[in-house]
Amino acid sequence: MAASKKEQFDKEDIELAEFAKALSHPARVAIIKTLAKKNECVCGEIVEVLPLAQATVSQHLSELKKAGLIQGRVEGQNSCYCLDQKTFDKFIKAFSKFSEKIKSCDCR
Amino acid sequence: MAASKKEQFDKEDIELAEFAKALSHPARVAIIKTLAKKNECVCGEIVEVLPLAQATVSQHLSELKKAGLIQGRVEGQNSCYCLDQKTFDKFIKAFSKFSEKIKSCDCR
DNA sequence: TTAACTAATCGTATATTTGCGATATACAAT
DNA sequence: ATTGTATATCGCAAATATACGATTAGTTAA
Repeated sequence: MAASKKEQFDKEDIELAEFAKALSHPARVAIIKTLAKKNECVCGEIVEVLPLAQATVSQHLSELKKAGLIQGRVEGQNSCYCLDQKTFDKFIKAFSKFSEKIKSCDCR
Repeated sequence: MAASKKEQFDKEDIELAEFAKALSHPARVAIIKTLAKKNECVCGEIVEVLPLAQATVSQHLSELKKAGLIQGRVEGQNSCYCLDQKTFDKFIKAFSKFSEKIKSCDCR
């Protein structure tokens, strides 16, 4: 077994979980921070700052792209990445909605 | 191989990734929302609202506990869970620090 | 004490993720 | 045309996560 049951949950919960998953590896957090700092990076620059092989970084990049958090475009022989602000906004909104609920709860 | 390289990243990035990972399954998001709504739940109540077997829910609960996001105490023959506000505050702070960086970036 | 109940843990199957070398592709420079 | 460079993808191995039935341990009820 171990067939995923993820589809059986609330759409909202699935969405938040998917965003969270995109951030659930330090390499992906680091990639996003790097992009935020430089506004835009070619793949090679990202590979340089991470302790991972090129193939692995490429994989993390494509996961972030799949999640919609970054965009990539080809430029000559480079691949140029930047954040996708719009999706991030969605994520940030989803998360604050979630965290509002928590704040209003008074467990001791 | 595939030996984890997670330790080789920034402490801050690792921490945020770990929090994110705790939320990276819809069942865990749902558990937290349920606890936020009811303030406190016994395990059985949580099992009822999720489309998962008791053993699986117990596993998710222990992951959330490991991440510090919830607390559990035994009460008679029940296990009573509630959110851990303090850790959540840490998480929320870490995330807003992170998202500040993103907002200030102007990719088109 | 026995029976019923609650929840954690064990064992196991399967799925997914992580990581990398090797290769493929596409462009740039010579 | 050949060579070099950048990056994506393939194929694989190892690690981790997901899911659950069965069992265990503890608590309450009879």
